[in-house]
Amino acid sequence: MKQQAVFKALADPSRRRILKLLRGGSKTAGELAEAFNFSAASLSHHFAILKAAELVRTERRGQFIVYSLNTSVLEDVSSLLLDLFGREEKQ
Amino acid sequence: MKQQAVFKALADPSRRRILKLLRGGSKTAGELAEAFNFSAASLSHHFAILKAAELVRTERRGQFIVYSLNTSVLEDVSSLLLDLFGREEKQ
DNA sequence: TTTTTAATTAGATAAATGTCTAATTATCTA
DNA sequence: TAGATAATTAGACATTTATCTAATTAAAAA
Repeated sequence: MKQQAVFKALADPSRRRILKLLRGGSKTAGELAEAFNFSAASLSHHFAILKAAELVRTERRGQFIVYSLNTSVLEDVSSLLLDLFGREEKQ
Repeated sequence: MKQQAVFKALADPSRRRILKLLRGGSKTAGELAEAFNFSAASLSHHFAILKAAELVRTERRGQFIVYSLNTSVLEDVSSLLLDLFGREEKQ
């Protein structure tokens, strides 16, 4: 996991909102776009950042691209946080 | 807790490094500065951001200002993450 | 095959961020 | 009180980031 990519990705409120929207289940780029006033291009930009951080997975379904949460990263991020705040015993 | 402030604060690698340095115990601004090549002013800037996010506490001890980890935020951040990645049942 | 729809990529630009030096504030010491 | 040390704040500047429009890619439909 790319630590910096993950933290950068989470730093933007729009991207966190995208993640929240995906909690309810997979959604196409267009469905996600409905929740925002941005252009599709701007949303794509955010998608790319979330994907680079491996926070979301994508799957093409015909003309649609379906986004879904990569929940396995939750564990990774959790240990990142423990690494930041935990006692120093490890490392 | 200010969610945006916390995520912004964690987005910078230098600030994460500061947090890591503080795991070993409280340190003065000067002691922390030794670990970086930045000017004291730049470090102060980072300290201010970490403080605004309540990730660190400060205490003046004479001419020194001592920084320490505010570990209670770990719990807050954890629930933020659950909020982002968890199932939608809550809210 | 041509046209339409979904989405991304490219390129430009304004706003935010990280760094610097200089000036200021706060405390200690002689 | 005056000078020295620790740290922060102010202001400037370069880099990064988020947004936009326009162009491109990919698949579906006519």
